[in-house]
Amino acid sequence: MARNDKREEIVRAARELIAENGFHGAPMAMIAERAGVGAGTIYRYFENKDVLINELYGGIEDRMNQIIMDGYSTETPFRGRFLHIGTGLLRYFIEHPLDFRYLEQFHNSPYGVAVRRDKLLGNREGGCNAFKELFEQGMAQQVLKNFPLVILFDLAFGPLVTVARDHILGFVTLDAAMIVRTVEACWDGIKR
Amino acid sequence: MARNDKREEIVRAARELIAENGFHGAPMAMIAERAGVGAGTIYRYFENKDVLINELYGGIEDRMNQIIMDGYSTETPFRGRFLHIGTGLLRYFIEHPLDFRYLEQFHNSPYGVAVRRDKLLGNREGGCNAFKELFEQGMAQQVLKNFPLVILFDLAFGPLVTVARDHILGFVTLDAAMIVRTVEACWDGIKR
DNA sequence: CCTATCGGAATGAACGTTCATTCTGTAATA
DNA sequence: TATTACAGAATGAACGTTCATTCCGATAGG
Repeated sequence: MARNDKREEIVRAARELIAENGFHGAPMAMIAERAGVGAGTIYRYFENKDVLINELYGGIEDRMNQIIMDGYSTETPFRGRFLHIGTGLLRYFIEHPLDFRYLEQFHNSPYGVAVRRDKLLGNREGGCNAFKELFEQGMAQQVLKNFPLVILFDLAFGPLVTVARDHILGFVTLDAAMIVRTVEACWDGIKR
Repeated sequence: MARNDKREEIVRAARELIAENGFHGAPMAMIAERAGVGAGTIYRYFENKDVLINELYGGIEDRMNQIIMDGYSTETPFRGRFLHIGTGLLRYFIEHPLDFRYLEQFHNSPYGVAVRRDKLLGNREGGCNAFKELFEQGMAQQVLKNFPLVILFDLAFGPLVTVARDHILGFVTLDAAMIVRTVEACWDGIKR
């Protein structure tokens, strides 16, 4: 196996296992086994488990942002822009349940809280600058309800995350139409 | 210390530690220490850690439902009823951050998913029968958007949970007025 | 009223297991 | 041959749980 293949296999195995079983259900030995490498080999590519976990997160975030932002134009009216981002996000979650599960694990852990804090304080480049811009402009132009930015985020994306989770857990099944209707409902929540 | 005091101390310590550090940051030895009892003593009151965790959850849920449902009347119009429940929930979260953190830990774990599944399948009495009734009636009377019940729940309460988390993490500060406005926005999301 | 006996509550050291990480000998590569 | 990469055994820390022992209040006997 080539050097890069090995690294990739480790990443893949770790992502799968953590998404399926959580951080504590994914011991390094198990990751190594699924990746088809020795336990010690992982440490040739990642300093320790924390580094591996954080790097995984970054990779998922990057890919997600790229897909969501594809075709996004600041020329579109607010509602259309919001629907673009919202449906893109929800679709991504549903089409990549492993990534979604991983992100949930990550956000509900000290790792994730730290990242979020950094983002809010501006110490870290957020992939969601587009949202921020959208919301700030929307409020300024009285299209959106006047709320602290954080609350607007929560109103808009809180339901999407929850809905995605329920879909992935099998509590409900979302088709393309239902995705759109759900995001439209979120828009109703934030629009003036 | 009387027998009941000891049990109560164990419950208190476990709730605090799990809320603060998660299930894996709250070893039995640490719980025992904070409760001021021996490690083995816990096992005189709870068969094992799982039982302790589930019993804690039940207690929190019961107290929460009691507070939220206080003053609730099925005579009130839909919007008023929703605001009652929504603001009650959000207030409870904010006033009992430890409980909120505990519930989050719980729901993002196999324990919580199992409970949720039971509730949806009707195998378990949900304290949220009031919500269910409210939403079903609301849809039947065309006051609410027509969605699968689960999605309606998510649209309504997803943002509340997210907002509460951000408040507790210090990312935003909600006063009484903001709580009401936030729940009103959730209503806008689900109303026709 | 004092002391001996008793039973369950409480204890914390010890156990077996699991984990992240390190170490070591071997194989591949140059 | 010298160097690097590797696998997997070894390591030690941390965990949930157990269990032989201690503690303590109640009761009985003198």
